[in-house]
Amino acid sequence: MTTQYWLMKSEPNECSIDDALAAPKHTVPWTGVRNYQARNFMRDAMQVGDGVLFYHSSCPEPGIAGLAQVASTTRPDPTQFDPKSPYFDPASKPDAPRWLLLDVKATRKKRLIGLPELRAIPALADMILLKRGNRLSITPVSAEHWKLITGELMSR
DNA sequence: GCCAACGTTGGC
DNA sequence: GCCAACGTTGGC
Repeated sequence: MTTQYWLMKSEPNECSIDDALAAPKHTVPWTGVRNYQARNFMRDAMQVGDGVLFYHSSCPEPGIAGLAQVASTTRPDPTQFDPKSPYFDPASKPDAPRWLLLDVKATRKKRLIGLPELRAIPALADMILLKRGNRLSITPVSAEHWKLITGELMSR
């Protein structure tokens, strides 16, 4: 399969692009996905080497903060079994893990492309991120959108 | 802190 | 299988 592209949301007070770049091998386990659609993207579609737009959410300046790559296939997310974790899921059993994660390798921090800026670009109007009511933490990004964002927009 | 939008749960 | 109630997300 050819390279695909994704947008992954992270709360910067939990893991910002700087945090990811400071991690060993610039790589972090993407814990805390608790949505079946997002899980299924990781499990069924995402492949090592796929491009990732690293998005900061739930923060003063939400927007695309940098670039990353999918760096592993999926494995069970250990936080689902940890009663002390905010991501604990008492309904998930170790012999049938419900939630998965994969590794994400940060490659570059970029100037922040904020939500208002993204919304102002007509060619991006059909990005899933920008659709009304969207809450998905992992969304596919078309090759056209990837090219526009990582090329022209990021070099502005 | 508010609240719109959406996903999940559980009674029936 | 329906759907009301509830919980969560995430921008503002």
